[in-house]
Amino acid sequence: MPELPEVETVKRTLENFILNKKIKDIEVIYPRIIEDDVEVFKQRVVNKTFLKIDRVGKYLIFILEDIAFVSHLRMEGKYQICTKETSLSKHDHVIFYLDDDTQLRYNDVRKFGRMKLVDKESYKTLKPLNQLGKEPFEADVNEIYQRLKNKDTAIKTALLDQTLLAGIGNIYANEICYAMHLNPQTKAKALSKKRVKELIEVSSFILNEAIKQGGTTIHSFSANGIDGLFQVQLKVHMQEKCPQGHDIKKISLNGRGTYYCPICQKARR
DNA sequence: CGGACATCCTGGGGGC
DNA sequence: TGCCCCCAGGATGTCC
Repeated sequence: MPELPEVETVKRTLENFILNKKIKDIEVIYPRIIEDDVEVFKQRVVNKTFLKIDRVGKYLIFILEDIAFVSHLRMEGKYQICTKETSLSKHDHVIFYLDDDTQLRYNDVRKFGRMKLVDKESYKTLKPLNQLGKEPFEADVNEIYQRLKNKDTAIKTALLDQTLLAGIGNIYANEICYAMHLNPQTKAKALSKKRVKELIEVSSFILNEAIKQGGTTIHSFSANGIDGLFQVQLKVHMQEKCPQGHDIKKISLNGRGTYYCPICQKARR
């Protein structure tokens, strides 16, 4: 599942391939990917040039001359640069035909990803981006502490709440808890301000390290699309043993697979 | 308002 | 070996 580091990697990779190219046409094979009326989306986007790509949390924002659209990859969304010779995948859902005869294809096995037109000037202050909390790099300790101290949920569940902190998904939530020696089931409100400060620092560090390594990919690698470059060394997520050699335990928290080491991650707070 | 849970989808894994 | 069933999972909507 692409999280902040993977989406950042996709952004940086796509910049090399699509900036300053004009969209000659769009083919929408699976319309539900587009949240707008498909004809309106096409009309606003065709004959426009990709000027810039932005990223907020796990969202990509493609900025054109007088419009922009946000794209969320959800579970398995990928972008791929193709030529007309590249055979169509059964999971290619949207094709942007560019003016240098390359194609930008959106591929998504689960069909969960979405695209939506947004205002080019004010997208950060409109839905859905205005719902997001700050990314860990910019998060304010006092603000996060104030929000967590009222939360009765598990800290790992709170880390997945994009309105609290933007960009963390299930993989990094598990890894962050491990790095904190924190049991993921610990109540969010049990964390001291000192631990919240540490939580933000650890989150920033882990996300930054993953960006440096090109993002993590669980399912498929870059051969199948731009979705991260290398496998980051995960310490608990989908692992059997922690780095100390202890057995990893898998539980479900709020319906999400949660991996932790019961020995290394006591309910310390 | 916060929290729990269903929904969307498909491939893959488990069970037989 | 093969088929059927079930289920994970990010964001959103609904319900209480």
